[in-house]
Amino acid sequence: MTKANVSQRKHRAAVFKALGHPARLQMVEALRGGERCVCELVEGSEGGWSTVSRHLSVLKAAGILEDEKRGLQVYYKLALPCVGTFLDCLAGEGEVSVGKAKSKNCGC
Amino acid sequence: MTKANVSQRKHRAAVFKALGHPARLQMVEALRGGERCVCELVEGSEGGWSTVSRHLSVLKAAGILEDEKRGLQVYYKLALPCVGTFLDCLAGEGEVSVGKAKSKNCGC
DNA sequence: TTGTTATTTCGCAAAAATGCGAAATAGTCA
DNA sequence: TGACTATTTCGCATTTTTGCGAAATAACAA
Repeated sequence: MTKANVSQRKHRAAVFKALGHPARLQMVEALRGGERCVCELVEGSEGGWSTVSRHLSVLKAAGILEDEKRGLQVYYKLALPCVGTFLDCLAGEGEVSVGKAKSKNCGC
Repeated sequence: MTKANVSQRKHRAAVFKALGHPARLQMVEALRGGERCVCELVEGSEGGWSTVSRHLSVLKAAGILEDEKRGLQVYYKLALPCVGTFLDCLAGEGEVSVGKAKSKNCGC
Protein backbone atom coordinates (compact mmCIF):
# COMPACT_ATOMS: atom_id res chain seq x y z
CA MET A 1 0.00 0.00 0.00
CA THR A 2 1.72 3.15 -1.18
CA LYS A 3 1.41 6.52 0.46
CA ALA A 4 -0.34 7.91 -2.62
CA ASN A 5 -2.99 5.20 -2.39
CA VAL A 6 -3.64 5.95 1.22
CA SER A 7 -4.03 9.64 0.60
CA GLN A 8 -6.24 9.04 -2.39
CA ARG A 9 -8.45 6.81 -0.31
CA LYS A 10 -8.71 9.50 2.32
CA HIS A 11 -9.79 11.95 -0.31
CA ARG A 12 -12.43 9.60 -1.63
CA ALA A 13 -13.66 8.86 1.87
CA ALA A 14 -13.96 12.61 2.38
CA VAL A 15 -16.17 12.81 -0.70
CA PHE A 16 -18.45 10.12 0.66
CA LYS A 17 -18.47 11.60 4.11
CA ALA A 18 -19.46 14.97 2.73
CA LEU A 19 -22.38 13.37 0.91
CA GLY A 20 -23.34 11.42 4.00
CA HIS A 21 -25.72 13.93 5.47
CA PRO A 22 -29.35 14.36 4.44
CA ALA A 23 -29.15 18.15 4.33
CA ARG A 24 -26.03 18.08 2.15
CA LEU A 25 -27.49 15.44 -0.09
CA GLN A 26 -30.52 17.62 -0.58
CA MET A 27 -28.33 20.52 -1.61
CA VAL A 28 -26.48 18.36 -4.09
CA GLU A 29 -29.77 17.14 -5.52
CA ALA A 30 -30.95 20.72 -5.88
CA LEU A 31 -27.73 21.60 -7.69
CA ARG A 32 -28.26 18.84 -10.23
CA GLY A 33 -30.74 21.22 -11.78
CA GLY A 34 -28.09 23.88 -12.26
CA GLU A 35 -26.35 26.41 -10.09
CA ARG A 36 -28.11 28.07 -7.18
CA CYS A 37 -27.23 30.91 -4.88
CA VAL A 38 -26.99 30.30 -1.17
CA CYS A 39 -30.24 32.08 -0.46
CA GLU A 40 -32.11 29.61 -2.67
CA LEU A 41 -30.48 26.69 -0.92
CA VAL A 42 -31.38 28.10 2.46
CA GLU A 43 -35.01 28.24 1.39
CA GLY A 44 -35.02 24.58 0.44
CA SER A 45 -33.31 23.60 3.65
CA GLU A 46 -34.44 23.28 7.24
CA GLY A 47 -31.45 24.90 8.88
CA GLY A 48 -30.47 28.53 9.10
CA TRP A 49 -27.88 30.46 7.12
CA SER A 50 -24.89 29.54 9.18
CA THR A 51 -25.78 25.87 9.08
CA VAL A 52 -26.31 25.85 5.33
CA SER A 53 -23.13 27.77 4.79
CA ARG A 54 -21.14 25.26 6.75
CA HIS A 55 -22.65 22.32 4.87
CA LEU A 56 -21.72 24.02 1.62
CA SER A 57 -18.16 24.54 2.76
CA VAL A 58 -17.90 20.85 3.60
CA LEU A 59 -19.10 19.92 0.12
CA LYS A 60 -16.72 22.41 -1.45
CA ALA A 61 -13.75 21.19 0.58
CA ALA A 62 -14.45 17.68 -0.69
CA GLY A 63 -14.36 18.92 -4.26
CA ILE A 64 -18.02 18.15 -4.89
CA LEU A 65 -19.07 21.76 -5.34
CA GLU A 66 -17.59 24.89 -6.83
CA ASP A 67 -18.56 28.39 -5.88
CA GLU A 68 -18.44 31.69 -7.65
CA LYS A 69 -19.20 35.10 -6.30
CA ARG A 70 -21.32 37.37 -8.48
CA GLY A 71 -22.24 40.66 -6.97
CA LEU A 72 -23.59 40.19 -3.51
CA GLN A 73 -24.41 36.56 -4.05
CA VAL A 74 -22.44 33.35 -4.10
CA TYR A 75 -23.47 30.69 -6.56
CA TYR A 76 -22.71 27.04 -6.05
CA LYS A 77 -22.69 24.34 -8.68
CA LEU A 78 -21.89 20.66 -8.97
CA ALA A 79 -18.24 19.97 -9.82
CA LEU A 80 -18.51 16.17 -9.88
CA PRO A 81 -21.03 14.94 -12.44
CA CYS A 82 -20.70 11.28 -11.48
CA VAL A 83 -22.34 12.05 -8.17
CA GLY A 84 -25.55 12.46 -10.10
CA THR A 85 -25.04 9.16 -11.87
CA PHE A 86 -24.48 7.35 -8.62
CA LEU A 87 -27.51 9.00 -7.08
CA ASP A 88 -29.66 7.73 -9.94
CA CYS A 89 -28.27 4.29 -9.43
CA LEU A 90 -29.11 4.35 -5.76
CA ALA A 91 -32.59 5.59 -6.61
CA GLY A 92 -32.98 2.57 -8.87
CA GLU A 93 -32.93 0.36 -5.84
CA GLY A 94 -36.38 1.52 -4.86
CA GLU A 95 -37.50 2.43 -1.41
CA VAL A 96 -36.42 -0.68 0.43
CA SER A 97 -35.70 -0.03 4.06
CA VAL A 98 -32.18 0.45 5.33
CA GLY A 99 -30.54 -2.86 6.02
CA LYS A 100 -32.44 -4.73 3.37
CA ALA A 101 -31.33 -2.87 0.27
CA LYS A 102 -30.78 -5.06 -2.75
CA SER A 103 -29.94 -3.79 -6.18
CA LYS A 104 -32.61 -4.75 -8.66
CA ASN A 105 -32.96 -2.53 -11.64
CA CYS A 106 -29.69 -0.71 -11.27
CA GLY A 107 -28.09 -0.13 -14.63
CA CYS A 108 -24.56 0.58 -13.45
CA MET B 1 -41.29 17.21 -0.40
CA THR B 2 -43.07 13.97 0.46
CA LYS B 3 -42.34 11.79 3.43
CA ALA B 4 -41.14 9.01 1.12
CA ASN B 5 -38.60 11.35 -0.46
CA VAL B 6 -37.26 12.37 2.89
CA SER B 7 -36.87 8.80 4.05
CA GLN B 8 -35.25 7.80 0.79
CA ARG B 9 -32.78 10.63 1.12
CA LYS B 10 -31.95 9.49 4.62
CA HIS B 11 -31.26 6.05 3.32
CA ARG B 12 -29.01 7.35 0.59
CA ALA B 13 -27.20 9.59 3.04
CA ALA B 14 -26.67 6.54 5.22
CA VAL B 15 -25.05 4.76 2.27
CA PHE B 16 -22.67 7.66 1.73
CA LYS B 17 -21.95 8.01 5.39
CA ALA B 18 -21.08 4.35 5.64
CA LEU B 19 -18.61 4.74 2.78
CA GLY B 20 -17.18 7.89 4.31
CA HIS B 21 -14.45 6.30 6.34
CA PRO B 22 -11.06 5.25 4.95
CA ALA B 23 -11.09 1.89 6.71
CA ARG B 24 -14.53 1.05 5.39
CA LEU B 25 -13.66 2.23 1.93
CA GLN B 26 -10.65 -0.03 1.97
CA MET B 27 -12.84 -2.99 2.89
CA VAL B 28 -15.24 -2.20 0.08
CA GLU B 29 -12.35 -1.95 -2.34
CA ALA B 30 -11.07 -5.30 -1.17
CA LEU B 31 -14.51 -6.82 -1.71
CA ARG B 32 -14.63 -5.63 -5.29
CA GLY B 33 -12.35 -8.58 -5.97
CA GLY B 34 -14.94 -10.99 -4.60
CA GLU B 35 -16.09 -12.13 -1.21
CA ARG B 36 -13.72 -12.29 1.75
CA CYS B 37 -13.99 -13.64 5.24
CA VAL B 38 -13.59 -11.31 8.18
CA CYS B 39 -10.16 -12.68 8.99
CA GLU B 40 -8.87 -11.64 5.57
CA LEU B 41 -10.30 -8.17 5.99
CA VAL B 42 -8.69 -7.84 9.39
CA GLU B 43 -5.33 -8.64 7.84
CA GLY B 44 -5.69 -5.89 5.26
CA SER B 45 -6.80 -3.43 7.89
CA GLU B 46 -5.04 -1.48 10.61
CA GLY B 47 -7.60 -2.00 13.34
CA GLY B 48 -8.33 -5.03 15.47
CA TRP B 49 -11.12 -7.57 15.20
CA SER B 50 -13.72 -5.61 17.10
CA THR B 51 -13.07 -2.48 15.08
CA VAL B 52 -13.26 -4.28 11.75
CA SER B 53 -16.39 -6.09 12.82
CA ARG B 54 -18.09 -2.86 13.67
CA HIS B 55 -17.13 -1.25 10.39
CA LEU B 56 -18.56 -4.24 8.59
CA SER B 57 -21.81 -4.00 10.48
CA VAL B 58 -22.10 -0.34 9.50
CA LEU B 59 -21.63 -1.23 5.84
CA LYS B 60 -24.12 -4.05 6.12
CA ALA B 61 -26.72 -1.89 7.84
CA ALA B 62 -26.45 0.57 4.96
CA GLY B 63 -27.14 -2.23 2.49
CA ILE B 64 -23.72 -2.02 0.90
CA LEU B 65 -22.55 -5.44 2.02
CA GLU B 66 -24.13 -8.84 2.54
CA ASP B 67 -22.82 -11.49 4.84
CA GLU B 68 -23.09 -15.24 4.90
CA LYS B 69 -21.91 -17.61 7.55
CA ARG B 70 -20.14 -20.73 6.36
CA GLY B 71 -18.84 -22.99 9.09
CA LEU B 72 -16.84 -20.98 11.54
CA GLN B 73 -16.30 -18.10 9.19
CA VAL B 74 -18.42 -15.20 8.00
CA TYR B 75 -18.01 -14.08 4.42
CA TYR B 76 -18.84 -10.60 3.26
CA LYS B 77 -19.52 -9.47 -0.28
CA LEU B 78 -20.55 -6.33 -2.14
CA ALA B 79 -24.31 -5.97 -2.52
CA LEU B 80 -24.25 -2.68 -4.43
CA PRO B 81 -22.32 -2.92 -7.70
CA CYS B 82 -22.63 0.77 -8.56
CA VAL B 83 -20.37 1.58 -5.66
CA GLY B 84 -17.54 0.16 -7.71
CA THR B 85 -18.53 2.23 -10.71
CA PHE B 86 -18.57 5.41 -8.70
CA LEU B 87 -15.24 4.55 -7.15
CA ASP B 88 -13.71 4.18 -10.61
CA CYS B 89 -15.14 7.52 -11.58
CA LEU B 90 -13.64 9.19 -8.54
CA ALA B 91 -10.33 7.54 -9.31
CA GLY B 92 -10.50 9.09 -12.77
CA GLU B 93 -10.10 12.48 -11.21
CA GLY B 94 -6.49 11.76 -10.49
CA GLU B 95 -4.68 12.58 -7.30
CA VAL B 96 -5.60 16.21 -7.02
CA SER B 97 -5.58 17.45 -3.48
CA VAL B 98 -8.76 17.79 -1.50
CA GLY B 99 -10.41 21.10 -2.16
CA LYS B 100 -9.18 21.40 -5.71
CA ALA B 101 -10.72 18.31 -7.24
CA LYS B 102 -11.95 18.84 -10.77
CA SER B 103 -13.29 16.08 -12.96
CA LYS B 104 -11.14 15.66 -16.00
CA ASN B 105 -11.16 12.23 -17.55
CA CYS B 106 -14.24 10.99 -15.77
CA GLY B 107 -16.37 8.95 -18.11
CA CYS B 108 -19.61 9.12 -16.14
C1' DT C 1 -18.67 -32.07 27.98
C1' DT C 2 -14.60 -29.21 27.35
C1' DG C 3 -11.72 -26.71 24.49
C1' DT C 4 -10.72 -23.97 20.40
C1' DT C 5 -11.32 -20.75 16.75
C1' DA C 6 -13.96 -16.97 14.39
C1' DT C 7 -16.75 -13.22 15.10
C1' DT C 8 -19.81 -9.98 17.43
C1' DT C 9 -21.40 -7.19 21.29
C1' DC C 10 -20.57 -4.25 25.30
C1' DG C 11 -18.92 -0.35 27.96
C1' DC C 12 -16.14 3.39 27.96
C1' DA C 13 -13.20 7.43 26.92
C1' DA C 14 -11.47 10.35 23.21
C1' DA C 15 -12.35 12.65 18.89
C1' DA C 16 -15.32 14.59 15.36
C1' DA C 17 -19.70 16.40 13.57
C1' DT C 18 -23.86 19.22 14.19
C1' DG C 19 -26.75 23.28 14.82
C1' DC C 20 -27.25 27.79 16.55
C1' DG C 21 -26.85 32.74 17.41
C1' DA C 22 -23.57 36.46 17.45
C1' DA C 23 -20.05 38.69 15.26
C1' DA C 24 -17.12 39.42 11.20
C1' DT C 25 -16.60 40.21 6.03
C1' DA C 26 -17.48 41.70 1.53
C1' DG C 27 -20.01 43.93 -2.14
C1' DT C 28 -23.47 47.46 -3.44
C1' DC C 29 -26.02 51.62 -3.30
C1' DA C 30 -27.32 56.27 -1.83
C1' DT D 1 -18.79 57.61 3.94
C1' DG D 2 -22.57 55.00 6.02
C1' DA D 3 -26.30 51.87 5.66
C1' DC D 4 -27.78 47.51 3.89
C1' DT D 5 -27.67 42.75 2.11
C1' DA D 6 -25.58 38.18 1.43
C1' DT D 7 -22.60 35.04 3.25
C1' DT D 8 -19.02 33.16 6.22
C1' DT D 9 -16.62 32.46 10.55
C1' DC D 10 -16.54 31.83 15.55
C1' DG D 11 -17.51 29.82 20.03
C1' DC D 12 -20.09 26.64 22.37
C1' DA D 13 -23.10 22.86 23.96
C1' DT D 14 -25.02 18.52 22.38
C1' DT D 15 -24.83 14.34 19.87
C1' DT D 16 -22.53 10.87 17.16
C1' DT D 17 -18.64 8.22 15.78
C1' DT D 18 -14.47 5.82 16.65
C1' DG D 19 -11.29 2.46 18.56
C1' DC D 20 -10.11 -0.66 22.08
C1' DG D 21 -10.05 -4.55 25.27
C1' DA D 22 -12.98 -7.72 27.72
C1' DA D 23 -16.72 -10.56 27.64
C1' DA D 24 -20.32 -13.04 25.04
C1' DT D 25 -21.70 -16.19 21.04
C1' DA D 26 -21.51 -19.67 17.68
C1' DA D 27 -19.79 -23.67 15.30
C1' DC D 28 -16.99 -27.31 15.32
C1' DA D 29 -13.52 -30.94 17.21
C1' DA D 30 -11.91 -34.11 20.70
